[in-house]
Amino acid sequence: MARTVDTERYAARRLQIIDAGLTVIAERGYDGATTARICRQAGIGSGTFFHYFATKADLLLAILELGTAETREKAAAFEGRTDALAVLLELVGAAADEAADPRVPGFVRAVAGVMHVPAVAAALAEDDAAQRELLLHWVERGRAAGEVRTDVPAGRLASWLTLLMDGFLERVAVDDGFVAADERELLVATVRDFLRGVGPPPHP
Amino acid sequence: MARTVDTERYAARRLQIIDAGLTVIAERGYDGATTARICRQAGIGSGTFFHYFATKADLLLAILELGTAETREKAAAFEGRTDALAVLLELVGAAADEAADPRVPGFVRAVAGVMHVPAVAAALAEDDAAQRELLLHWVERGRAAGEVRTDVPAGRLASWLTLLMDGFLERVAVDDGFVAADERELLVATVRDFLRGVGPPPHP
DNA sequence: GAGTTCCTGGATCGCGTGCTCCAATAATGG
DNA sequence: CCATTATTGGAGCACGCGATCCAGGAACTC
Repeated sequence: MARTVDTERYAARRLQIIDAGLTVIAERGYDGATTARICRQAGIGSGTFFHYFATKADLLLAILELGTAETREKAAAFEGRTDALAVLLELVGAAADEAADPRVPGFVRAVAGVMHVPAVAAALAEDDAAQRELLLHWVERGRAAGEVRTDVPAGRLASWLTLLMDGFLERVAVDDGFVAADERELLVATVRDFLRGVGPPPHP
Repeated sequence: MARTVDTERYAARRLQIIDAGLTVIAERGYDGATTARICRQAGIGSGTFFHYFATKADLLLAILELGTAETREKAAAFEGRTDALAVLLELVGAAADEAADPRVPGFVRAVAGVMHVPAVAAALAEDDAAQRELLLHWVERGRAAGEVRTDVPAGRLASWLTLLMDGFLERVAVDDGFVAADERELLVATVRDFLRGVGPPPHP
């Protein structure tokens, strides 16, 4: 026999390439991110790249799956909480914090540009589903506790929360005057008002 | 002398290609929209295409400029109105109606994917500026009339309106359960509440 | 240290793309 | 009806890309 597979080294290399891919894709777009550039960013040769990912598209999918996994972890971390509205506001706040990383908005729009590729659309749908499940869970609990409006179905409220978070991300990416850290508070306040509903003031 | 340039025919042909480009780009993304496919969609040969647009990128820019021009027309149509809040809500409602055209959200995300190309970024910035100017104008008038909250600067309110409209567009594109026509009313109501501000109810 | 397998980089290939070129055609003026 | 020029289609070109291939080195077992 001879050397065994060093899974730790392997995983580290893989993450290194993923990180390089995220960086380059975020700043050049998916098609602008040539494998050559990703390799240069990662400090590797193209042979190495295709040893870890059969295809450039596979790298993108790996990045997306990583994101989905993080969402699932986040969901697990909130298990056992009972203050639904507070949880929802923390989730929204966390999204605002993520938007502060300059790579995130760039990557998101890059991915949007290749949505028509079926595999990417599927991965993104899974990501969306994970996030949606998380939001929906707490929206429903919030409704049960009387903290969240009931004039709009829970599913639609979850969609609207995503709308606000995605819109926030987009604004950060495009609008120079729109700084994530400065707008975070207004986002949380707006979401709170939206979830409470406004017609009649909730707690007079 | 011989035949003169038929500007009408020329403009029509040009619009035909623009329309084909919009369709194909919306459904395939920018890089997925090969010039060959655009030509097939328009029913022309590649020679004709490059007779009207020196470059594939030029077609994209022409589409974007058309959009900017439409925004300017819309702005002109509202001249003379005095009910600022109503104007703003009409603008938001119009954005929701546009989102119902299935090509619009697809095209928007396709463009997002090529934002890193300087010329595209510039054209999009101009588009953004036109929309922003329009919103800002009426936000300021609304504030002066006491219809719009004053605890947040007008510029930031304009950014937030864009956030809501863009987020809406994105949701329509991604979320199958999110139908533009069904959500329109909630969008308008949410924007109204957002513009009024909520802390203390405005008109008890 | 020998043997074996895994890992790595870079030269190289084939393909699809945006774009050019030119001959044929349509449209106009005299 | 002829001359002239705008307009058109499509064959073909050059290039850049993703992906392949392979030879040398590294890592590990015995």
